[in-house]
Amino acid sequence: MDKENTYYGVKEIARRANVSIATVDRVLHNRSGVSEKTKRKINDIIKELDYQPNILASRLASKKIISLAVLIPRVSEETDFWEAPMKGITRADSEIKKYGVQVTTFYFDLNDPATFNEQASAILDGHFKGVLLAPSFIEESRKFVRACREKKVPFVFIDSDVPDEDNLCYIGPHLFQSGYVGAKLSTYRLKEKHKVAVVNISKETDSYNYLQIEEGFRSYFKDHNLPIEIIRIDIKDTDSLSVTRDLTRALHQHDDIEAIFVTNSRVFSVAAFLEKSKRTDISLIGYDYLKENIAYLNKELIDFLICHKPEEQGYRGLMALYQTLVLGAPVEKTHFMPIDIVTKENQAFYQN
Amino acid sequence: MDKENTYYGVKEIARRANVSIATVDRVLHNRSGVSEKTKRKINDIIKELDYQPNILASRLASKKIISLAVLIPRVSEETDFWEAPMKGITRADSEIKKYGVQVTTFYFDLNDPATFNEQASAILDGHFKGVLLAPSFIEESRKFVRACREKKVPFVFIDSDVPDEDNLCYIGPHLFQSGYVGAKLSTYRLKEKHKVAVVNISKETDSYNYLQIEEGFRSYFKDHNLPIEIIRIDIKDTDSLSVTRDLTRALHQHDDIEAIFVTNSRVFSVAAFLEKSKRTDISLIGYDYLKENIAYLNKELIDFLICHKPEEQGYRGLMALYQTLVLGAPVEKTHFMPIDIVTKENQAFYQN
DNA sequence: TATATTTACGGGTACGTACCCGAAATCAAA
DNA sequence: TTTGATTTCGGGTACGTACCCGTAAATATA
Repeated sequence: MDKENTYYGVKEIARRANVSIATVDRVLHNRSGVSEKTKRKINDIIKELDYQPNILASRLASKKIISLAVLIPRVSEETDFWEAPMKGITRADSEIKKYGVQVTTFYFDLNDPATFNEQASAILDGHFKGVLLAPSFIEESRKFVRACREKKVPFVFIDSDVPDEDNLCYIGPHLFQSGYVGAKLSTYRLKEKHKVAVVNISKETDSYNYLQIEEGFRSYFKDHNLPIEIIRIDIKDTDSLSVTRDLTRALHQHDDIEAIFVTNSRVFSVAAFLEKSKRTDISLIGYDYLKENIAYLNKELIDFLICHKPEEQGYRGLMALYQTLVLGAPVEKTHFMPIDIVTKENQAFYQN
Repeated sequence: MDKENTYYGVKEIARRANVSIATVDRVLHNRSGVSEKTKRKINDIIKELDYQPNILASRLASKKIISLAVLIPRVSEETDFWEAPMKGITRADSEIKKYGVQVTTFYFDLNDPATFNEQASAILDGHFKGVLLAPSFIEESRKFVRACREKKVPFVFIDSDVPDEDNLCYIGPHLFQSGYVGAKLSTYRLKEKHKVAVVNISKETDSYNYLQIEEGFRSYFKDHNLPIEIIRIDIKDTDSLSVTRDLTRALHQHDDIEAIFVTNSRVFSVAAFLEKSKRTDISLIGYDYLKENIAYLNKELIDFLICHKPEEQGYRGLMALYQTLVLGAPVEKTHFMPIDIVTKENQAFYQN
């Protein structure tokens, strides 16, 4: 019932090389103060024994902290969506800080890519060992993570993915499938007119994020041979005035729209518009368990909300970094979150 | 750059309770030798401080080994599929044995549920801390894992899932989707006759496993409105004579079958039959990167093989147990493996 | 050659927990 | 009261690695 003793550690290496443990340690961390000759001898023994350090002991003895950076949008008046991932991040932080992990969070403004760049370069300056980020701005994120890669700093994406970057992992929704689900829900109250709108309220109109969702959305109708016209509405300014203006125009142009699918959490602003303009006949589907959204869900202005467990995204994102950097354990490259459907009826029980 | 000291460990508990570390330790592991009074005092402080043990230090100091059991099919002459998961299991074992994990593997005969039961009860007798199993026989597995749950022994499924059991996680294919992919590949050479066969060569004809795959298979044709007749062929005996007999009869009855989809790795026996009976006109799709299957793939008797990274299943299955039991880190409940498509052209480069 | 400086290395302690061993305190039996 | 058994507890070491500090040896400078 006891551990076997076939494991060779620094002690055995030191014994074989006729040196002290301290010298072996110097070689292992290539610190100075070892002659070339003994260094070579020790390295040979390390290779011969295929020495694998005991990470548990290593972390325990180390006084160094592993500092991680988090780069996510600031909670703004417009949306408090990022409160949830932040909660998960905080929970993970409190769990792993006793193992020498320190988390610093940097916030950017979703309406201003420049703030993303500022914070990103701040992260690059403060030498962090790992980065968790929401790649809300694709090109800016690409630039940033390439710099990370050059510094050999692993990075994790949450909320949305950036394809073909060498990220440690992605934790978030399968965007295409999420759009697909959104489409199915959009047909829920469809009668005869057969027009649905897909609304993108965002500064970044052609983000990979959005394109994936829209593609999934359209695929549903194609796969099911539904002869439905899909109206795409882009709203570049996120304030409620712009939303009202653009939606008024669009609904004027297409007065027979039966359902609106909003591709992100700003569905509440569409709901507000529908409420004011008394268009409760239009079915509304959108994203995320925000207070405003839930309010409109309860008022039956929103029919369905799709949620991707944002708290868990934050939690698992940090834990993924912890697992590689501290525990040395492998991590799945992709963690797709559930695509949860929240309605007026089940919302009270939802675990965000 | 140094660890902060806000962490309260056993030392602090001991100090506050005016006892020694050893006594605190006794309470933590509810060993005997502590009076009720001090036990209560210590427990109060533990609760007050919300003490979380340092798992790294705990594992390092502990002389106890954590023994895990693995229950998978024996590599038989019929199929060497389980060599791959075994390789992954061995790899994981060699990585984690230095942290006090010991793995014992139990093998059962895929043709004999009784051997499963024997091995299962052997596992229940030898008190293991975690179990990794391939639930090839559903009902037998159900019985087994319920016994595990009662003993509070976590268990992990690989290769196929058993729904609604309280498993730590499942690591394997999305069976429905895998059948769906199989269906798509079955249409690859389809001409006009529009008949495909789905062949299940297994003792366990109605396994959850198989039903899921078949459901996915059928869904593809339904989703794409393909007016294709699907012939279901059950072959209960896995020897080549039975396969030949049953297939001969089936092909006689349906002489216009254009494609055959075999729902498991025994596709080579169908390939052998097609070769003998010179029916190279029939498209053949099946599972798993076995030597025999690859040979028939190269002979162009098999068109496609679908693979689910069996080696990784074994590896990740064990690592999942390691992560919960040793590292105390959370584990995703479901790890869907890739549904890889292997052809004659790409097989040489496939990473099983 | 004497002294200062640098290089190379070993001793030893710490990390937080587990657990062995011995000893004091309490209790039971005589 | 004495002896023995039992309960209750503390000291101290070990796990494998990191790293501080001191020192002998090698080298440089006078």
